Amino acid sequence: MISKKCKYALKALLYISKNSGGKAILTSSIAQDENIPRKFLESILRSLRNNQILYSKRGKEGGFLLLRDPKEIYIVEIMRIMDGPVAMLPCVSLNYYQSCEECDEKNCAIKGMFETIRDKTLEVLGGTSLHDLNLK
Amino acid sequence: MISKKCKYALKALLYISKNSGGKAILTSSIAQDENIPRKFLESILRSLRNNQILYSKRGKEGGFLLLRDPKEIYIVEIMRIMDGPVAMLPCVSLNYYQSCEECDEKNCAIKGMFETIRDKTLEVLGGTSLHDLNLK
DNA sequence: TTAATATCCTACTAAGTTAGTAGGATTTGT
DNA sequence: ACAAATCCTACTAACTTAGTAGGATATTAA
Repeated sequence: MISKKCKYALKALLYISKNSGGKAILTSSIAQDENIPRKFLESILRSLRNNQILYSKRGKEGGFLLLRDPKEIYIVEIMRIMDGPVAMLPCVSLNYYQSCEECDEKNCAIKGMFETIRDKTLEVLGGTSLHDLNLK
Repeated sequence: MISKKCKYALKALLYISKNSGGKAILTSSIAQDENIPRKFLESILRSLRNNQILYSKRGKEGGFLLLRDPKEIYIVEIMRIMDGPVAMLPCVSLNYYQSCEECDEKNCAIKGMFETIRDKTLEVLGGTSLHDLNLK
């Protein structure tokens, strides 16, 4: 399961991508239209800005803008920022690898299966951009 | 990420499948050989018994046995028992469906992608049995 | 220059989940 | 009767999730 935070992040980015057209988008518009608690959304957008997904402008006429073309923002990147690893086992994660202390990784019976799942999942998440999802 | 409980369950079942040969397997043997806390493992095995994966025998000469042929115990079943849904969104789960109150499911931009991931994941988890994993 | 409007930042919290532990009750074979 | 095993209930510490509260700071327009 992905967290609500992650789901909100995806919805917010899709909203910005769809409604921006060069203009900065307000947290409050997203919160209202997408049914996301405003203060919670604020911290999510700030975190996306800290991770070079969004640009933000303070004060009147402020708001948020995508830093890149929606065709070049892939879902996997957002999910890693919000929720961390995509893999189902720490020892199989590409970006958040951690060893399994209690087992012998060389002879692990389940590792291969979870690598397969990781790869298939990454194919989808890494092959889908904000632009792709907004076409639907 | 799957829980440690789930990982322990898989390791324990593979152990039983590999070492049983008709004999009941002790919790303490599994705990020792697979490096799993014994009391924790106890509750895991009991839960697998409650879900018709294992048969248990109490008292001296007791232990645990698989209720079915390892070729017919698929990983997905174990994962659902231990961790619940396989899907990454509640509204996309086949066995643990829950609606997303805050969004309009008919026009959800992200749902399709997560259905695709669910299907690819289920192909692997539903197509791999204990027997398959013990061959590796 | 001031008022309005946004984001930014820190701290806090309630509820739920995870990963166990503790202590004994019950059953079974010898 | 005794030893050895599972069974059962209750508890706990630490962590994560999903927020809320309250104000500081920056920007723009009048």
